[in-house]
Amino acid sequence: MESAFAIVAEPNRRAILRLLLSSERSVGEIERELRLSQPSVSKHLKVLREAGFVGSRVEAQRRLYRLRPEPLRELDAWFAPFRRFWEQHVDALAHHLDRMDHAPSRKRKERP
Amino acid sequence: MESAFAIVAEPNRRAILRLLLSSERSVGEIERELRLSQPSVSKHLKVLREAGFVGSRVEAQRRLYRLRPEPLRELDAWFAPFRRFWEQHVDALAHHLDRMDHAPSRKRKERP
DNA sequence: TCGTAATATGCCTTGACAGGAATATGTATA
DNA sequence: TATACATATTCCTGTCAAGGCATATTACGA
Repeated sequence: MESAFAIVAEPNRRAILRLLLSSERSVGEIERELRLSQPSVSKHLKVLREAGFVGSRVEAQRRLYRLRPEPLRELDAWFAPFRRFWEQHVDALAHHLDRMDHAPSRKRKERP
Repeated sequence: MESAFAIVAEPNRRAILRLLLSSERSVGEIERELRLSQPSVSKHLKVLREAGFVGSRVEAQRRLYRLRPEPLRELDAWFAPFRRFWEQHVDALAHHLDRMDHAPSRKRKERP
């Protein structure tokens, strides 16, 4: 499982990440909330852990998993150039619609 | 190949998308710039096309492929909540470093 | 119309990975 | 220590997708 992209390509792993967004959880909690088998959850967590997406701490017999930001940031960084690309497209679309309305645009881009 | 995530999980497809970011290209151009076999390029383009990542137009015997914004936007939207998450973490890190800066400390590792 | 360039498709093999069941490891409580 | 709970790991199997090679399709030029 080389790339971070391959890791978030798996739907159940994405679901786990979304869960952990709100708060840390134990394996059993993830298992119940996502209705997955326990081995499946453990395996996905292993993949996520080894790729740095999650970290864990031990509390009694449980292991509490929490989100870690770095790999997701890396993924997001890949999107940055594309974001610029489609923002142009949004602008072009907005202009087009404006012209079809032949009304002056009210909504303008914010200027910092 | 259901999800948009699975589609960008493939390295060569990501390379193709990056290429198309600068300008539209023919299959042959992609083939040469990425040093892929022609069937491989055609197959990847088919996947990308069917998922809406690229569009094509015909020019003489060539097909020029160009980027389409929608699916990438959708992917990016998935990241939005996580972006908020790690932005908090960046802030926390910044604060932490600030405090280390202002606190009297004898030995300190150099910090970029 | 024939030949040629550009691209698409089909078939096959191979490898990777997710899921299930059973089991192992580890940890707390009686 | 024995037992029950929580999590991890192993083995097996089915599926699916990528790549190579050959071939089909399409469009152009002479």
